[in-house]
Parts: sequence; structure tokens; C-alpha cells
Amino acid sequence: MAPGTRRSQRRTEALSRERIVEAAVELLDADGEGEGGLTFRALSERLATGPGAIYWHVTNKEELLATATDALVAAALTLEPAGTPESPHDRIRAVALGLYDAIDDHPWLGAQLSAQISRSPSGSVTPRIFESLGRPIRELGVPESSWFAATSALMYYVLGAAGQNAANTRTGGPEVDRAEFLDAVSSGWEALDPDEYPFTRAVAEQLRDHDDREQFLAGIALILAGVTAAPRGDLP
Amino acid sequence: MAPGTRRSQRRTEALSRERIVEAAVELLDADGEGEGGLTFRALSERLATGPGAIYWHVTNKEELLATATDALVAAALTLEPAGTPESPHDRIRAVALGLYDAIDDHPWLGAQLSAQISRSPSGSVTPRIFESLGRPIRELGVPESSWFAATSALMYYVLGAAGQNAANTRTGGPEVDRAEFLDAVSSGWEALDPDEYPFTRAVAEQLRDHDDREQFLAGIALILAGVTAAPRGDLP
DNA sequence: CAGGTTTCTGGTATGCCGTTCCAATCTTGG
DNA sequence: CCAAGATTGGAACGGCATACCAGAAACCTG
Repeated sequence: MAPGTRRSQRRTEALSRERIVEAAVELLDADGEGEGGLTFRALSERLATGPGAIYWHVTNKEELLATATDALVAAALTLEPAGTPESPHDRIRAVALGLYDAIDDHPWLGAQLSAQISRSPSGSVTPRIFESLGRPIRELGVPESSWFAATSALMYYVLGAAGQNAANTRTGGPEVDRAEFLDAVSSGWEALDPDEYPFTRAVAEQLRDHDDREQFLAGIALILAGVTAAPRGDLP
Repeated sequence: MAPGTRRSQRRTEALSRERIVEAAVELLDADGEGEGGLTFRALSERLATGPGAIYWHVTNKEELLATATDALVAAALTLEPAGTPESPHDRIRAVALGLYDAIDDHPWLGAQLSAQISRSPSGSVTPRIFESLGRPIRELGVPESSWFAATSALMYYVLGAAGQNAANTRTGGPEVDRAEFLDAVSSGWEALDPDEYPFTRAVAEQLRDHDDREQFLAGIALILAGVTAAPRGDLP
């Protein structure tokens, strides 16, 4: 034991905020039941410690979830280094897909994001997303008076769609269950009352065959078309 | 006691699924903390019974929430009797606003709706919303191949935006707190780093002055513009 | 209208949760 | 080397959803 070697950690590795958040994300990813999958007991066990030690680093569960959410969103959004020569459309698509994939990898993120954006819109998550979507919107030539409305609409769509599709994916295994799942839902729609649900029955087949990611991008394109097509303030 | 008089109720009023759901909605509305506001203990007390009696009528908390959600959504959507001579645009606006107001009155509805749509898309809630939004989309002359994509995009936006705005409203009292809340968030945005958040800072003022409902409808208009402007499948 | 069966009730018990508290242990600076 | 502070982890506490069950009420059937 050379001097200065062992001062680094008390156990296998010192407890830290980062390690706790990391373990929390793993737990949340593992169980698939969302926020309920994270318990301080399981966290204690995984980190080989007691709940008290965790509470020394983290105020409470809400803060832990907020920190985990922020970390993942930040990671998802900083994949575009802001100096790339992409078009505004491409930039928006990249940001949207970044969030989409993040929620897809961590299905609990969708609900957390929604909760957090409404609970504390001054926190770090909301401005981060808003800025990433809004900057290209501005470059698109949208008049300043519509900046807020256009960016908000985009953000709402991204969160809604990503959360929904990701939640679908989580149902089971990798690819196969997904087809079965869509098939089941589609069949359910086809079994609806023809008088009350003619439209839903009509699109049941499209539901069965659609590709989530493609559909997600189609929605983005739809909104962008609206944004650039109607630059005046109000509606016909 | 005339014969046949008392067979109707065992106590002041018989327990029933409807009465339980009604009380659950009241509890959820009252506490303002979402799903956590509903506990079987509080429900027992309010209904002057024990938890066991409630469990005889209702499988578990999840089912209770699902039933309450479905009831409110059904009520919100059946306000348009389907025989009115409105234009498709008006119909879509009416449906969207119906959901918006329902979520506004019952802020916990937003999260429940999202959760339920992804958990069981074959349930009654999803088809109801989908049908209400999709029928006017079809009448708009959208090509059949785009029905599913257009309706999905619309639904995602409505849910995202309504949930977010409603959650903002719930913060406090009727109207005054709302202005204070927006003011605080806006100030928070203005205090961001000018280098990292130029766009967000630029729209802080718009955030302060915007009207939720108007903004919500502007987003709908945006999407409808996109839907009718670009009836081909892909993007420029 | 008597007795058995089904429907419905409400209290009690269980096991997990977030959180608090605190004694014990490390680390550090003088 | 030793006090002071930082950090740990285990043992509570109160509250939650839910399971269980003894029995009351309603309803058949003769």
C-alpha cells in the first residue's frame, strides 16, 4: 500500500450524486412501470448502502427524478453541436428525433418530461427544449410574433407523440411483440361498432402497418408546413 | 313505512360504481396533486364506508381512474351532437376545446389520458377521441392515406397542449395567480444566459402576455393548415 | 313467511413505500 | 493524534393500496 493510495474511497466506490442518478436511471429503465419502478429501497440495495446515505446526497424522490430527467434531456439535445451546416428543417428534425429516441430508450421520460415542464417551466428542462426547437424556427423566417406559438405547438406535438409511441414500444421485447401489439390494437379497432366508429375502423389497417418513426416525422413535417404556409397571426 | 318503500337503499344511499366514481372525481379535483389525491381511505371516509365495500364495486385504483377518465372524456365529447351544420374546421375546434376545457376543469385528466392512451389503446377513450377528431379530418378532403397520420398528429398536439396549459392553470386561484405565475416564469426565462438561450429570452415577453386558449387554437390552426396544404406524403 | 343463497358491507391485517432520525464510522485539519 | 465535520447505513414511523373475512342486508324459493 503506497501512501495516498487508499484515501480515494471508503468502500468499493464513494457514493455521489452522479452515481445515485445513474443507478436511478437503470432502475427506471429496468422495471418498465415508470416512476413506480424507482424506490429508495431498491436504490439502497443496488448501491449497497442504506436509504439515509442516499438522502444525504439527494433531497427527495422528486428531485432525483428531476435530475435524472434533466441529465437525459441534456444528453439527447447536445448531440447537435450547433455549428453544423444543416437546414432549419433538418435541425428541428434532429432535435425532435433526439428527444424521440431518448424517450424510446427510457419510456418513463415522457411522463416525467410532461410533469416537469408544467410543474417548473423555469427549470432547466423546458428552456433547453424550447431553445433547441425555437432557434431553427426563427431561422425559418417565421415572423417574430409567431415564434412563441409555433415553438410551443412543435414542443407539444413532440412530447405527445414521442411519449405515446415510446410507451407503445415498451410493452415487450424488441421487435416482434411490437407487431403483435399493433395487430391486437388494430383488431380491437376493427371490432368497434360500425355506426359509432366508422372512421376509427377505416384507419385500423393504417395503424397496423404504420412505422412509428416515419409517422412521427410526418407529423413534424405537417406542423412545419403549417408554420411556413400561414405566417399571419390568425385563422381563416 | 309503506310496503316496497325501503327496498331501494340499504343506508342513506346505496353504494354504486357511479357514486364511487363521482366521489373519486371530486377528490381528484379537490386536492390538486393529481393521482396522489385519490386514496381509498379518503374515499371510504367520504362515502362513509370501508375500503372493502369500495373494492367490491371496483377492481383497483387503476380501474377506478380509467373509469373516471372515460366518463369525463365521454361527457366532453358528446357535447357536439354530430348533426350540427358546422364546418369540419369548426368541428375539430369544438372537439379540441371540449377536451381542453375538460382537462382545465380536472387537471389530473391530462396525465391520466396520456397514460391510458398508451396503456390500452383499445380501451374506450382512445377510439372516442380518435373518431371525434378523425371524422372532420376525412370531411376536409384529406387523402385516405394520410388519415391516420393527420389525426394522430392532431391528437398528440391536443393532448400535449391541453395537459400543459391545464397544469399551469391549476397552480392557484382563479385568475390573478395565473398572471403572477406567468410573470414569474417569464422573468425566469429572461434571467437565462444570453449566449446559451437567446431565443428563449426573446420570447419571454410573448410568454408573459399570451392567452392560453387563443394559443391553443393557433396551434390547431397551424396543424390544419399543414394538413390541407400538403396532401402528399412527404416533405420538400 | 322461513331458510338458504347471493349481494354487499366495513373493519382489520399485510407488506411496501417515502421519509426521518440517529448512532456509528470515516476523513480532515490543526 | 485528536477534535470537528462529513458521510454512512440501519432502524423506525406514518401512510398507502390491497387482501381477507365475518357478518348484515336483500333476494329468492318453497
